[in-house]
Amino acid sequence: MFAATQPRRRRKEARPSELTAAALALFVEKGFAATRLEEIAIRAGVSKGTLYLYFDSKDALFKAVIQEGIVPVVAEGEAIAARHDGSAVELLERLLENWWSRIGETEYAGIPKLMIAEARNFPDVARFYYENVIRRGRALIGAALERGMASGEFRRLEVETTIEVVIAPILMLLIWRFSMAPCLGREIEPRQYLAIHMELLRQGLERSRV
Amino acid sequence: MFAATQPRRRRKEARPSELTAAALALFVEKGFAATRLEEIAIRAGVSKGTLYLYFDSKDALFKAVIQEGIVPVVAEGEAIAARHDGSAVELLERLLENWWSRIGETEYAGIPKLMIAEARNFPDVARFYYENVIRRGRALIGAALERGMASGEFRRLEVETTIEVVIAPILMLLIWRFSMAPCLGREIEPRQYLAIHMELLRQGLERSRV
DNA sequence: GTTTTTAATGACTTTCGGGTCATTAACCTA
DNA sequence: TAGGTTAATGACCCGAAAGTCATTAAAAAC
Repeated sequence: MFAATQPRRRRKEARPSELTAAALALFVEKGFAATRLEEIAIRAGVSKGTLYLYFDSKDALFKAVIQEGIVPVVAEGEAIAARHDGSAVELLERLLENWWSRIGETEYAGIPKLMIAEARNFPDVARFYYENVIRRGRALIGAALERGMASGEFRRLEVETTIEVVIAPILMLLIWRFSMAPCLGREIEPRQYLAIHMELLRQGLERSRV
Repeated sequence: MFAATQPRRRRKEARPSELTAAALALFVEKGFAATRLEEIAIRAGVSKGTLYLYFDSKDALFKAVIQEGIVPVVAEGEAIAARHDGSAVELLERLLENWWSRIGETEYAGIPKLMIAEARNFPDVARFYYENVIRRGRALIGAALERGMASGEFRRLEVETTIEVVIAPILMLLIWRFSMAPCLGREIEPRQYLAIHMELLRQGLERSRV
């Protein structure tokens, strides 16, 4: 049996995103340094040479992966917050729901783990990601918290640090899924996890009834 | 000026732990694949050849780093839980305090980030770490939660998932410190972070006053 | 002080993978 | 359908880093 080599296809438009998608999957799984460019190329259905047609270097490919991963989901969250008129806890719920359906359930879900693992090898990319995603995401949560505190719905806590505590379980869910879970067969059930997180927050943030 | 080359020292006993300490620091900073063995050797004050006197391969060194990082801190937590006779929330506080002073403030603090980044390249080490640290840590938190629910101090929630939600911010604190923080100069203040986490938990877990 | 043992060294070998480029062939246009 | 353009290929180059080992010298033994 001879593996019939596929005829070449010229698909200039489709290649870059196919390559970054393949790269994202492999970087998340094995880490940047341990991923070979040829693996990425094969996964994207091209040769190594083709990869260099679209990206100058392995580093450039990494940067492209992160930049492409910055979908307008943050802007979407900002729009949700702007037109929201219910309670603060409802706003937090909506932001969480939106985040999950637009990030958690998509191919972008691996980016947080990748960014965390490689931040110190790509400090400029880390800063870019921080400025364009984390900072704006934090601001969204911060505004919701402050709204709740101002209206008397939430008790008063130091906001900046509370933001971190609120976001942490959301990130850990994705990190776990792309790191330990595949080694253990112990998936976390996301909907239940997020529901309990939200439930603890709802009551934990509530202004004490004295 | 000639750099006076230090005279050799024969220190058979001290070398292995000095080498694993150097390796841990560099693995956490740069990742396993991107760390050169010679860097580790230099940091430990020896030559590359000496490293191979004590470890068979780079992989073996990684395994040793993780295994050495499993200090008896879990057992300590188990002892604290066994002799605790106060409220469940006090138990959670004590466990958190012990964890922070015995892990969070020591050189071992980098291990969670390292393990998360490399789990899928070392699935057997990941399982070992899970069995010996994570599983026992989860069991500790789970027992505290169940004690609180049984006594009526906490409301009833699905325990297994609640454990994950409770642990997540504690892990994210360390992960952040060893990944994004060094790139941004945005350290999280640990004591305040842990205090707010505990405060949200205290009220979030409380049985509702109907 | 001399000999023996073995911890330590660093130059060397080898393998691996990032990056290059001359060649090939798919698609377009006239 | 012939000719031109350029997307795609994969053999090749080369530097870097894992791993080896003959040699050196620190400490121990006598």
